[in-house]
Amino acid sequence: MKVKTRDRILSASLALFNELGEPNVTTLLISDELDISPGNLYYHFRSKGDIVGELFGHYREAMDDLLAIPDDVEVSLDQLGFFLHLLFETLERYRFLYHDLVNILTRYPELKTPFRRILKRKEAGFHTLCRSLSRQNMMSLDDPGVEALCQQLTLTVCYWESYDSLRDLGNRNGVDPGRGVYQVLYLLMPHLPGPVRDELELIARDYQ
Amino acid sequence: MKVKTRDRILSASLALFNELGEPNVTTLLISDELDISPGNLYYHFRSKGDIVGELFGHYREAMDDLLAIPDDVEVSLDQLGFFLHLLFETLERYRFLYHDLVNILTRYPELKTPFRRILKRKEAGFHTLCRSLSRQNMMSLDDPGVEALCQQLTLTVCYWESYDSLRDLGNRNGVDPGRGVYQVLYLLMPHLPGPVRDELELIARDYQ
DNA sequence: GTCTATACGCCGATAGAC
DNA sequence: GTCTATCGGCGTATAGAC
Repeated sequence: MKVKTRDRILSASLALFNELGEPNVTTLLISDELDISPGNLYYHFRSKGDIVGELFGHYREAMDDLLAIPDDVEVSLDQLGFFLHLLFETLERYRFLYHDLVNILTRYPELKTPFRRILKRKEAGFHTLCRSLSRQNMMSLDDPGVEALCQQLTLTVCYWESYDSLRDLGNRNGVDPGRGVYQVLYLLMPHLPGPVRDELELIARDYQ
Repeated sequence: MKVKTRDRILSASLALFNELGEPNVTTLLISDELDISPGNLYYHFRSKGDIVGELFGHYREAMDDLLAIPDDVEVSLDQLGFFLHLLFETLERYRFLYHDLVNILTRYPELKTPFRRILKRKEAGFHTLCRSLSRQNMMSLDDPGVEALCQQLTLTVCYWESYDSLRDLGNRNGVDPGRGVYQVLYLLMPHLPGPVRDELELIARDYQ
């Protein structure tokens, strides 16, 4: 069965937003890309903001799914690496949001609050994971240390892709989410006891 | 003596860019803010891009000054804190650049290469500082560790303000660069030997 | 140096036929 | 559902008087 035009618009928009930046993508460019008329696009969406809003909704759902971490989870290092991999992959899929964040949030102010909420949820997720590691005696860190670490982890997952693509400017053929995972694992490493640290170092090597 | 109109345009533009985001600031808004005509603005600058370019030049100069770190420097922890403070202050002064980076770099592509060069210079600066600390036995870290740390430091100084203002959305009455310094010092802490670490913890407390 | 007035282009969005 | 045609608004930039 044929893919609905509405969905084609969404996926083409996402691709263009990520490639060129949302403010640089006109509704005409989207319809050209799909070989449909601009009028047709406005039959399926009332405004460009609706497209952005719907894509943002997908981002939000994906994040909510990923960050629904039970409080009593007993996470292994392998699972942690896998989790981070999924997290970076999802963030990369919607990277356009972070590329021009201030502009997007001022033009679509209704996204501000949900955006902030997702950020808080990321932080909370990392706190849960740190508590899990502590409970298993795989991490030792005082409260201010955990707080600083969780903020650092959140900052890094949010902006790693921006930083990494800025570093490479031009020679980008798709970003490797693995480098982000590697970077985050190195943030964790100093706080693990010796043997566990060696284990993590082996895992990190795979992601580099 | 009266301040030249040209300079008033530059400083008003900088303030507005930081407050509202560069793409949201029209040439009309800038001239309104200064109670001059839009035509007058275009007498002093050939285009809006020229204003952005000149402000970027100031940013570049400030960074180049800060990052001219001699290879054989023997940096103390106090000096390190002070350096970071200056660094964050400067980055905050030109924070609009990072708020909509992709948009700005696509509309003013001539900034791409210099921007990337400054990023590399930050990384190199942190490498120099890490070597200095190592030489003084105030830091012990293997090569991949230093590499990951320096990237982490660069990422953090560049994007801390964006992250921090996103976290607080709304309740912003000017950002406190101190929180950034605190965060970076906590990145360094785990890699310092015990006594030095305690000293750094005291310094960090002041910045929180 | 500074003003007023305006041209030009682009983009988001709508009207109405098919 | 899809098209063509077009409006209205806005932002950059220029022309030309003072």
